[in-house]
Amino acid sequence: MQRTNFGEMACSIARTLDVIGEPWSPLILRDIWVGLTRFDQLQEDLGISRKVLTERLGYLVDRGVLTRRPYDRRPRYEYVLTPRGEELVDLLMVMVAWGDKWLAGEAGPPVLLRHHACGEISHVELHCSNCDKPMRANDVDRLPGPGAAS
Amino acid sequence: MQRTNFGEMACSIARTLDVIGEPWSPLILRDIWVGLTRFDQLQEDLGISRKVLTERLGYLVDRGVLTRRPYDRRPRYEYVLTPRGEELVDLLMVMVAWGDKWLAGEAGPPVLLRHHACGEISHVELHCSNCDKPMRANDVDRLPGPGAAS
DNA sequence: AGTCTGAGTTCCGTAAGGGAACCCCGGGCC
DNA sequence: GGCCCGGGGTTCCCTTACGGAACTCAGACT
Repeated sequence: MQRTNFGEMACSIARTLDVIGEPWSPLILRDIWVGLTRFDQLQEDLGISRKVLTERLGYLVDRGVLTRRPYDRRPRYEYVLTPRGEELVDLLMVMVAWGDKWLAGEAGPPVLLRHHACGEISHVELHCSNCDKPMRANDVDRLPGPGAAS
Repeated sequence: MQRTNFGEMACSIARTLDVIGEPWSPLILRDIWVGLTRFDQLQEDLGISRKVLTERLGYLVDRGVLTRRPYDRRPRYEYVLTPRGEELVDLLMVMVAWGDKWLAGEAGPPVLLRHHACGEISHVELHCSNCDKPMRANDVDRLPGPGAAS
């Protein structure tokens, strides 16, 4: 198939999807986040095709979300999150919260997050960067910004 | 291609991706969120193939994220977010924040969000549902939950 | 020299996306 | 009654991306 290029759109959602919107990319980030940082670990844990894994890792490195760094004198490499990549984990934590709430069913969440600051099991909530109050889908207006399409 | 099924994995991220991980799905939600709710509006705004749009809408309705409701005595339908779907917009707002920060460049953000509660332009930040302090990638431990893989 | 291991690369078959053309149905208009 | 219109899809073909398995390559170990 040919795939439409989201990166050119005047929309931060589309642009973000251009970076991590392809199938597998968020799961690759998840694994690296939890400490599976090597090619074969990723391949085995995800069950992804090696070909696609190679492509995705290269792309994510290219976009500045991961770096590829040697961990041995042999040609051995591991992938680590850049600051950009760490901020993308925000997205993963929101997915965890949504999936836990709506898709976990009787069994309950497969993974729990414990917050260092309070030591409790919890989940993320969205707040306004300005006033700290909750900020959800219906709490905002959308206005054209400086980078709006001409 | 055949595509691996994420829905079966014991991971809320994978399950969430099973719902909105396909290309276009988040952009469809975005459009519906901003008020483009009809088939032809979506098709034109996104430039998506009608075939794929049909599939995606059907799937999203199926997963309980959208509902299809008539808006005329003629067979005319619009798509609206369910409560589940509205909570998925959280994800979109985090994408906006990340894309604005890392991909907007010189031009600045294409769209600004104004928070009703404070009236200011702002963006979302992630806080802990328990203690209200910030909660980011490195502020959490991951523990096995009740629904962990057997 | 032979083997092992991590990290890819190559190749083929299949299915998913793109795009354009086509269809269907109810309403309005003459 | 016959005709057109417009929204909301379907159908068809073409191209490309994924899945999976086999192959390669370089350095270290024995």
